[in-house]
Amino acid sequence: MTDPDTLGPRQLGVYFALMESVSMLQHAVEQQLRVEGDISYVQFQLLARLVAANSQLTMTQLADGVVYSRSGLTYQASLLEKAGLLTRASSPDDERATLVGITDAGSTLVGRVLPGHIQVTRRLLFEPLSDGDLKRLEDIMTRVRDHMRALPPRSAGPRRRRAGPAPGVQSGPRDHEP
Amino acid sequence: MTDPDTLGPRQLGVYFALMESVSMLQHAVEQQLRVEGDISYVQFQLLARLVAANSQLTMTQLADGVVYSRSGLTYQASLLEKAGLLTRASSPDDERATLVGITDAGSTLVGRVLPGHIQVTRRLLFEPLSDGDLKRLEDIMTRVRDHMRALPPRSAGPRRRRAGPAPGVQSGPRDHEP
DNA sequence: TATTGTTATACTCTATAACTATA
DNA sequence: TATAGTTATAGAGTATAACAATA
Repeated sequence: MTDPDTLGPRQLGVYFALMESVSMLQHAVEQQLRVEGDISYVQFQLLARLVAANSQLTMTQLADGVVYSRSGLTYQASLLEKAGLLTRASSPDDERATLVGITDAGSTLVGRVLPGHIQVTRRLLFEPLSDGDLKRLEDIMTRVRDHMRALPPRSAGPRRRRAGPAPGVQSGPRDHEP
Repeated sequence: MTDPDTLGPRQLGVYFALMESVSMLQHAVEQQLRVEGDISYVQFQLLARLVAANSQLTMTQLADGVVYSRSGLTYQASLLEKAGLLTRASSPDDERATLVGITDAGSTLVGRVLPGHIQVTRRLLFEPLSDGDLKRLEDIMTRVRDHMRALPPRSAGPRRRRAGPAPGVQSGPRDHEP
């Protein structure tokens, strides 16, 4: 029972509705942030996290859940630093660590962009939901998130490259594999 | 009442839980598709849609909901065509239109990749949900999706560029503005 | 030796604008 | 004139690997 290779029609419906809804929401939110603050959603998340923390964070702390590679964060942080929205300084406690703090300009930007951000989520996501829906959705999605956070980070073996039939779907020749 | 610039704590919780959950789910799914089929999620969606349609689709039909620019679809379609996963031919009915069809290799790839895809969503998303949760979530997210689909496509004025205080957060000089 | 973060590099993907061809 | 699609181009973003410095 419950074939692991199959989803019931209800599960399929949930999966597609969820992915499509969030895709549209992400797209709308990205646009709003770009128009009103000239930042991406990732950049907004980083700044918002610093505002919420109300203190400096290390790069590792800042990355958690927002970005999936160290270099990705360094890239974004250096852009935001260049734009004067945050500061970086090496930690006195641990000279390896970098402490990231938000600047006044950074806080101001978050404050300027947040109302529009909220309006978009309200209009797209919350408008059709009753208080009961909201309560149920909170219960469910909180549970899902905590479940996902707790999962082991999917396999440890080598990735990429696989002996499948298809020749691979990439643009160029792509034959370097260092 | 209900200040449009504010979200209640429950709404904030829903918003964050939803965005973070789907972000993790997307990441996991992208990895699985890359490892098992060497395709991206967008590419998977395009192929899956062709399988589901069980007939040829025009580029416009195929794009709907998956991709937000015409050229983006042309790009992906040309990759998939090059990889032998789909075909393109101009429509006899309307010579402007391109009919896209899936190849045997394309169908095979979807079939090969789908079980793992389902296992990932099952493990990450559905594992912690009861039948009741599932029913409620379907009801809610279907409503949200239909609501979003029905919304007018957010403003028509010119976009990008804005006279905000921040100097903008980009990498290079970026001073060409055609 | 393990951990924190940065850099170099390569590549994927997306979007805008200009263009072609058909309706 | 409007619509379907492609092409050229630019640049944003991401990930891997090699690296440096500190614990």
